[in-house]
Amino acid sequence: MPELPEVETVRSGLEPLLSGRQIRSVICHRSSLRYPLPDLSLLTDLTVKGVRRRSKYLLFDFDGFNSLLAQTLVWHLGMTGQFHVLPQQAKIGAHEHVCFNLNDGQSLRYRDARRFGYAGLSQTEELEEHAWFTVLGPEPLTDDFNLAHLAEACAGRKAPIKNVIMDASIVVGVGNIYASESLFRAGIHPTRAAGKISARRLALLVNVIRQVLSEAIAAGGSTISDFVHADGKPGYFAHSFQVYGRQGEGCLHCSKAIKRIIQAGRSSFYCSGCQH
DNA sequence: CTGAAGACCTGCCTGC
DNA sequence: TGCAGGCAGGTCTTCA
Repeated sequence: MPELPEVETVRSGLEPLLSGRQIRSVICHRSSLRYPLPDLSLLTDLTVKGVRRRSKYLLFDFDGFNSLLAQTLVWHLGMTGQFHVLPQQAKIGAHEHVCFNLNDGQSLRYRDARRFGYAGLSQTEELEEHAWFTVLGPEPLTDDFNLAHLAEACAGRKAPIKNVIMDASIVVGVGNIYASESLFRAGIHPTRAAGKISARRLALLVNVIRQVLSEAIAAGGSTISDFVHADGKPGYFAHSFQVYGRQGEGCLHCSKAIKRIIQAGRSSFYCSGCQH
């Protein structure tokens, strides 16, 4: 499900429902997702301070308690992970693996059919040194992601540009959909060797990645309420993609048929008329 | 070192 | 209707 805009949408939807709430109990219906879950019972009696995001990770910050230092629960949604806030008496749904009971009668539920999601617990002040974070590149919507950075990452590389912009050590948050959409807007063919793209075109790529992700966040932001409601029907799928999933249909600019190829095991979509 | 391919899981859609 | 096959928004490990 989630690329950066979707995770950001989840974050902004959860924050007001969780901030200031206390965890009364945690029920795990499964001890392991992609990796073994941490001991979530450590969060009992702690109060949620806020919900942040880094890359595609959700960060739930908790106040310390007694001798316990401030803790941060780190959660990656994988492909199909979803959080919902439901009344505690709501019955357990299919693939619902973890339930956090809150002091306001609600519960935070984690559901994940494919179980590619994973979680970890860290002291808040040591979060930056966590192995999951030390390997990450800059956030695409900050100034740290710029032409100089991307040009250095691409220099001399023969790997296709699509693989490079999806590499989280270069820039985080660009998943399979937004990689295709960004390359279309930049007019760059997804198989082009990263090291053979001019600085002018890389500068354009930096800008369109920002633009595409920002627009998607704005679109997702309007459907937060859908997300937290019981049926969990995600409304933010309704983005209008220009190439993703449109193979065989006409390009919106030049009318040539959109093509689909496989790169690194993932589908890529592009227009052979507009992208070189 | 780089880049490609396989692995992890389940559900859903398509076509025979 | 039933079933095989392909596909899915992520990331880590293994192999050439």
